[in-house]
Amino acid sequence: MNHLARPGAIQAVDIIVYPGFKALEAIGPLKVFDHANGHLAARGKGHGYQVCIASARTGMVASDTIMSLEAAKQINSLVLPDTAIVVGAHQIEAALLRCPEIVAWISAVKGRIGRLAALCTGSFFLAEAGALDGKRAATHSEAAARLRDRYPAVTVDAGAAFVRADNIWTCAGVTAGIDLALAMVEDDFGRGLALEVARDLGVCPRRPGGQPPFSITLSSQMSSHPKVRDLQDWILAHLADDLSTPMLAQRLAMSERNLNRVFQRETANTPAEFIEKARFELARRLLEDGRSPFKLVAARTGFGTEERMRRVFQRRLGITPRAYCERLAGPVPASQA
DNA sequence: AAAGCTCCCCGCCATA
DNA sequence: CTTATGGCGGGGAGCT
Repeated sequence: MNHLARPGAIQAVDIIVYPGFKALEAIGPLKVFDHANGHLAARGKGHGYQVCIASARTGMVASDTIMSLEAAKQINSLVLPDTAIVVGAHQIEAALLRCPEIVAWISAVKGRIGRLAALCTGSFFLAEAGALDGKRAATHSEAAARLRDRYPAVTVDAGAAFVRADNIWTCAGVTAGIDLALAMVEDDFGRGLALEVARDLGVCPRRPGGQPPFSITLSSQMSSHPKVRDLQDWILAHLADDLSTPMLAQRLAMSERNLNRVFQRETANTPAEFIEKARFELARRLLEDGRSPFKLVAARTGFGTEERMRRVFQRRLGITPRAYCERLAGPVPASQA
């Protein structure tokens, strides 16, 4: 799910533009990464993101308003960034025709790139390149129907603010694009940094109601369906408890079979996936914030044992909890060694 | 370390 | 007819 292999390392991010791109969309994520770099520098950790404006050709690229951006980099399937973000445009179908190089590039790199994201109608580029086949995706609400009609293999979620499907991220609009970038920062450098950046920019990531502020990614996966939403809230408030599917089904007074179906339709997660993500995010946060012993973190998150927690970190991040702490917050105290 | 076990999930079909 | 739900059995991942 998370692509992340090297937390704390430099992340190369290419923001891909083309004539007529939406300036406002491009700038939001760009500033998110800027601010993240600022905070990291202040912490003495150097720059975290190396952001490039990229296009089919280098040089000035006109946006949808009076400003232009200079593409310093030409897209190139040999030198890949860790993350590529394709910006949207108003006349997206026309843009597709005008920029076959971008489609070809996505097509060539979609399986090899760490994170591939599209803002708003930028999702048409991903879809055209086949990167969204069989996957869920979000796009601008006015364009959702067109995306669905044009690419039947894509599961278009018209209600979602942003969607993560494996290494492919898509989002609905400008603010969702900022949330998407914040979620990337959260993945790479932790929730604390993401929230600092959100505060800088004066944006407030959506949160599950009533709960302490939770992961930005998780917030994007809250359903609007009342029963499912209640269940999600309840799960988040009871992570440390035993959360078996039969019990959850009983809470909603429906069969286990139906819970699976409804939950997935509403959240694009199986119940167990959602629970694991929630536990994982909470564990990350506890590990980042305090100096709780791993054993306590394992208990409070509901993983139960350090061993189980370790395996989840291994699977989702490719590193152990200890390595995660070390890379984010410096050495772990000897008491946990 | 390996084998068995448990739990989650899903395809398929029945039912309302 | 379509749509929502439930039951059954199997496959597979992860746990002990």
